[in-house]
Amino acid sequence: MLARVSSTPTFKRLPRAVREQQMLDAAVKVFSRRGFHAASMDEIAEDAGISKPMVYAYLGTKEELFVACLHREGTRMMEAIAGAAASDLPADERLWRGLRAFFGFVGAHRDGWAVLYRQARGEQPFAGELATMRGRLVEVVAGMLDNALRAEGHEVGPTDLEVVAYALVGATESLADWLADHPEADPEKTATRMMNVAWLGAAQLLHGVTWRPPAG
Amino acid sequence: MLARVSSTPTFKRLPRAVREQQMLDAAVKVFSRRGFHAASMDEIAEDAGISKPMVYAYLGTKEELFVACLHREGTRMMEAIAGAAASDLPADERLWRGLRAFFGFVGAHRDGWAVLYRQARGEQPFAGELATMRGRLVEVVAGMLDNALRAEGHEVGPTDLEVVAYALVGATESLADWLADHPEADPEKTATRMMNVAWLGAAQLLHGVTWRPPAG
DNA sequence: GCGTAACCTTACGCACGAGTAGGTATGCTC
DNA sequence: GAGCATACCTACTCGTGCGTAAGGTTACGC
Repeated sequence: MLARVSSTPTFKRLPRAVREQQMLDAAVKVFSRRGFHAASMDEIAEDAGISKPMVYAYLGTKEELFVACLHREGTRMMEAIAGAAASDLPADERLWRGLRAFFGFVGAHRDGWAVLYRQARGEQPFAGELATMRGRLVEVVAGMLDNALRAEGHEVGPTDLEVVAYALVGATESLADWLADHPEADPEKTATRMMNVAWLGAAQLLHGVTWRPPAG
Repeated sequence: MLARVSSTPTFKRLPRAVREQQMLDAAVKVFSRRGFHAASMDEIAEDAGISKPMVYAYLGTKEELFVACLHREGTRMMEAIAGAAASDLPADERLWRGLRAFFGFVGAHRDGWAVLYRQARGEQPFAGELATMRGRLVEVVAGMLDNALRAEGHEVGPTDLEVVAYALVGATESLADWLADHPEADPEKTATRMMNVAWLGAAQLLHGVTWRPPAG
């Protein structure tokens, strides 16, 4: 009972590259909705409009598939940020543009990206993958701070620098979570709020000082 | 072939309350090491020096067991923080004491608590549980800020307040992760760094202003 | 027009681990 | 010292879902 009697087969035959993107789209969607473990390869395959063995043939095991998702989304995000924050600007300007790009990205990929990011934290195999990406971000932020500090004639130990950058990145991720959970919220406004916290600090805020985005 | 021939049984018989704590200890350890899914009930039972059905009899299913862990550890942490930050102090003093208590707690429970906290983020069933706890923290921080602001004669919308508090909590959790990953790091010093970020902000830091813990 | 390679399918094997059935020992109460 | 409740065990069932074997079908080069 193996053979089908050639009813209406004519499934669209598509080149590998196209199918792979469809699969990744489906995978991101299902992973983010269900979580890594609750997501089934069958559902991903079905959602991609393809059968399971194709997924295995093209993207490999479930773990490899997840890593592929992580890579694609991560790269997209990094490019969005890097493209926005050119390095020959003053630090506050760079930070602001980077934040705006980041929250814009998250806002545009709410269900997909943010939740997928949340997934990767807990699961042992992917924590490292994610840590690497986060590490790159931390490095960038730390470098930015270091530049600005030197320009002001100050010096800070590398660990201090790293930790501060880490905290800033953590706060930003946290607000991204918040944004993903509040569909009515505005990414731009969220970026502004983050800028207030990061750049002025609570003490400044307490004295009524408020940072505003530059016109344009 | 069901019966054992009564060789040297004499397993210590212990009251329920004691066993439950042993089981929770083991569960926290295994969950944090392996992650929720990779952890097996068999390993937890073995680590607790008991057999699996006992775990089911006392603490219920795997999910219920995990929630029980979450509750115990969460309660302990909340108590540690609440005990340290009395409410009739100036805001900066309260914040500092709270942070110190928090990082002290994380430092003392590195492998156990921090990683367990990381687990709960991703998994659908527990995200809510954790969100509630985090919500309580955010509320406290927001209330603190609000108080201080009113004292200075300023007013801020509730959403702004919530978001700032959220960012602060996120930054703190992020540094807790960092602390958990750096066994050589000092919790006290980490708390100080967090205080710098939260209270002074990057802008202040750039002008060489540094917050220091009060003597004593 | 025909082979061959890439595309795509159905239908299954199989391990792993949550949860349970059913039985044994031990201490407490009267 | 009989009865009863509680502590505790070994040894299973069984669903779930990853990953695969084996075979069908379409496009494309020559």
